[in-house]
Amino acid sequence: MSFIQEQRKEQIINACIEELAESGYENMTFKNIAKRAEINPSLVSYHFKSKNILLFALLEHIFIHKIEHIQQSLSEDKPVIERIEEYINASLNYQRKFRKENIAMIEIIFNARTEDNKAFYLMDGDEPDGVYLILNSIIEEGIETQQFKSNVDVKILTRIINGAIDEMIFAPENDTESERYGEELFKMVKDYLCIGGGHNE
Amino acid sequence: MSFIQEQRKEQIINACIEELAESGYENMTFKNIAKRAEINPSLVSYHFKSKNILLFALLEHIFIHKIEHIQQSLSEDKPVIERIEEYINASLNYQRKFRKENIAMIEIIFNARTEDNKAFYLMDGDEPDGVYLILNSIIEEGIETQQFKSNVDVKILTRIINGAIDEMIFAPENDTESERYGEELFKMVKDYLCIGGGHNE
DNA sequence: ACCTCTTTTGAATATTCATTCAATATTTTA
DNA sequence: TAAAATATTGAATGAATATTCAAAAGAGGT
Repeated sequence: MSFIQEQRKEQIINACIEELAESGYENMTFKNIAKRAEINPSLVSYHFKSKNILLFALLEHIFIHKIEHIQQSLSEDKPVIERIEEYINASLNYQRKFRKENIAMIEIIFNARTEDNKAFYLMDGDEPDGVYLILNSIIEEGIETQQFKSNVDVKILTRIINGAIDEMIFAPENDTESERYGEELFKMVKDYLCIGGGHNE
Repeated sequence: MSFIQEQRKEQIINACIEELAESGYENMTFKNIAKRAEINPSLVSYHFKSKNILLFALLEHIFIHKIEHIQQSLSEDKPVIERIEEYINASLNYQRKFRKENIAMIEIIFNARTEDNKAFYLMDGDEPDGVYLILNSIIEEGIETQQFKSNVDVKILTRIINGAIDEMIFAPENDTESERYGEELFKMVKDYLCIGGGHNE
C-alpha cells in the first residue's frame, strides 16, 4: 500500500472517530466523514470499498490502540496481584484519556451489524479476545503459581472486572472519582482472589 | 385515552420490541413495525406523533417492566445482605427470562438520541434512577442499620454491581452459567460489604 | 337513519443515504 | 519527459426514510 493511501486511510479513520464521538453512529455518513477530513465523499468510498469494511478497519484500529495502551501499563516482574491492579487502572485510565476512541468503539459495537444483520455486541466468540484475553491470562498465571485461590472461575471473574470497568462510561468525566472507583474495585477483587482473603478454598 | 388506543399502542410497542430484539435499531422503521403489527405504517405515526416520542414510550414501558420484576423479587423482612443477593439474582434472571425486552432496551439506549443529538446512554442525571435507585437504597439501609461497613461508597458499589450484571449480556444464553455468575458476584460483594469480611473499617 | 368523532388507509413529499462512473488531476515509473 | 498507474472530483442513480394529507371506513350517540 502506497504512502498516500496509508495517510488517507488514517485521516479518514480519525475523522470517523471524531464524528462518532461527537455526533454518534447515525451521523457517521460518508458525507460527514468527508467534510471533517476535508475531502470528497466519493474518496471515502474509494479507499474503503464499503461502509462495513470501513467499520471493521475502524474497530480494529481502536482495539489495537487500546490493547497497546494497557499492555504498556503492565509490569513484567511484579507479583500477579499487582498486575491486576495495573490492569484495572490502565483500563480506567484509557477511558478517561482516550474518551473519543472509547466512545467511538462503543458506538460501533452497539450500532454496527454484519451483512447478515448480526449485532457486533452480540457476536459470540467462544474464545476470549482483546482486553479480555489479557486479564484472563493474568488471572490464570496467578492461579498456576498458587498466588490466587485455586477454585476461582477465570471467565466469571474476568467478566465481573471488565463489566465493572465498562460501567464507568456512564459516570461523569471526573478523574478523582475514577481513581477511587479503581481502588475500591481492586480491593474487592483482591480479597476475593488472594489466599487468606476470607474465603473458603 | 380510549380502549382501542391503549390496545393499539401496546400492539405497536410489542412489535417494536420484537423488531429491535430480532433485527436491531436501524430496522426499527415505521414500515417494519407496521408489518409486524399487521397495520398501516401511517397508523404508527398517528398514534405516536414522532419517532422519538415512540422511543421514549418504549423505553419507559421496558423500564417499568424491569423495575417491577426486580421489586417483586425483593423480600421485605430478610436481612439487608440477603436483599442484595435477591437483587443480583433478580437482575440476572430478568436478562434471561426477558431477553427480548432487555435487548430492545440496549438497542434504544445505545442507539437513540435526543433531538439535540445527545446519546441516551451518555445522559447524565446527577441523581440515580431506575434499577440504580433500588440497589442504592438497599445499600444505604444496610449502612444506616450498621449491617454494612460505614465507609462504603454507595455510588461506587452500585456501579460495580450493576456493571458486572450488565456484562452478562455478552455471555452465551445459559442458565447455569448465569446462576454461578450471580453466586460469585454476590460472594465478592458480601465480603466487601459486611463487617468482619476482612477489611479495615 | 343521521351526525360527529375517531381510526385507518394509500398515495405523495422531500430528504438522505451508499455506491457507481466517467472525467480530471496527480503521482509514480520507465 | 512520456506513459502508466493512482488518486480525486462532481454528478447521477436508486433505494429507503419519516412525515403529511386528503379521503374513506368505522363506531357511538341521539
